[in-house]
Amino acid sequence: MARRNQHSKEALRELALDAVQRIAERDGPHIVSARKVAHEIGYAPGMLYHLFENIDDLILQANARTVMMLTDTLRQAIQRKKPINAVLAMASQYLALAQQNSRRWQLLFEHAMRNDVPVPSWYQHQTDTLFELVEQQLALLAPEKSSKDVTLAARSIWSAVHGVCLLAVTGKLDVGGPVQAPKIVESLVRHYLLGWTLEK
Amino acid sequence: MARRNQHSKEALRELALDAVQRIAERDGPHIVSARKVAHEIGYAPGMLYHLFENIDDLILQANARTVMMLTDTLRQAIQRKKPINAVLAMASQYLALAQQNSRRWQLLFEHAMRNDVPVPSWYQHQTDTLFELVEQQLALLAPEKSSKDVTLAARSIWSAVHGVCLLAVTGKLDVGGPVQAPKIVESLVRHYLLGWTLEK
DNA sequence: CCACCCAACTAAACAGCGTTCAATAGGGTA
DNA sequence: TACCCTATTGAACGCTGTTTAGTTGGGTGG
Repeated sequence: MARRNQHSKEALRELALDAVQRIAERDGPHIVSARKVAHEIGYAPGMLYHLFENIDDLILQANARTVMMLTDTLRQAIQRKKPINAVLAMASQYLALAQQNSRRWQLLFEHAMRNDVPVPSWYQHQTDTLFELVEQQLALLAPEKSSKDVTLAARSIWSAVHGVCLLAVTGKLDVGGPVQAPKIVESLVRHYLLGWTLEK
Repeated sequence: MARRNQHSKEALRELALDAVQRIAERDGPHIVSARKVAHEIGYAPGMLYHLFENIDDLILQANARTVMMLTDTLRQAIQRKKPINAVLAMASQYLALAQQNSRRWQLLFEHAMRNDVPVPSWYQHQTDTLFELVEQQLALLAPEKSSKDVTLAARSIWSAVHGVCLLAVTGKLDVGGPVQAPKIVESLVRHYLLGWTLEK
């Protein structure tokens, strides 16, 4: 068989990205493979290589969707809140999303580049947006701080929250039960910001 | 060939674990495979399955060594310091080690269980020790806090520092150059502890 | 000293992986 | 109707983890 042309190139791409996320959620993130994805959408594995550079590219683009979903959610979490509460809401939303779709997040967190080329810039760019959302709130919270300080603080908070989400999603935080992850996030953000605003 | 008996079972195990770390450092963590490890020590791949349950077990035991090295280093970092400085020293030592042996740390951070059985308890136990080291210092720092509060704070700090190390080692923090990772760690610990000790 | 035994180890096989590419099939056009 | 051109396939290559039957050779009993 050839030239079915049932789907446009773009529709096919969407189909494949849907399949990646569906397989990850259904069978676990480490089950995702070019062959499984192709089978899931009823094509031969080779076809995928006309749509994506390689398996890293495929998974990365699927992960980009997850990041976009996160960005959208965080934007909504901010709405009309005071800076401290906005940052708290963003952090706890990050954790909530990661816990709700944990396998999708595992795909995001645990995917290590096989073709050891560095993370592409368009992806980096997308994650930078997340930093910026935090920076905006911090700038509102402490207008007297330099933009350098704000950048550093945003990166600190973000890395920290990311660390909690990672450990939570991969089950490495469950010593007192999985319930306390939200408490850790809140403790982290609240105390850091308290210390940060009181400084000097 | 069979029954060379050049090495005892225990010596062979050490040989294999050495090989894992050597290959990871030399060729990159994603190069490590049962076949490569076996070849590195001059045996057939099947032999490894008399020493280890599977490839996860092998890599996990190699990673356990990395964690032990970390634990030892952190213990030394504490010596005769005041609590705040002890925690700061531990955190920056964590980052320093991770950056120095980045590939070995990538093996630790990025290894996702293929046989999706949960992380074994002996491993969990070993990482718990790290939490305890932080808890001890926090208890000294704020004797009035409940042990519940101390546990929560230790977990917060540890997850946060872990998050920074992870992003630093995997190159996802390099927007203003890799130099600023230590600054982020210090900012994190210092401001969190300031906020935490001032609370209530 | 020899023969036997059993454990240590290997070689080969299986299934699955990412990736490439010659071959093909079938819709669109002349 | 016939041709073309491209979307798609199927098979191949070399890699992976893992299992297993089979072989080898050191240690021990006779």
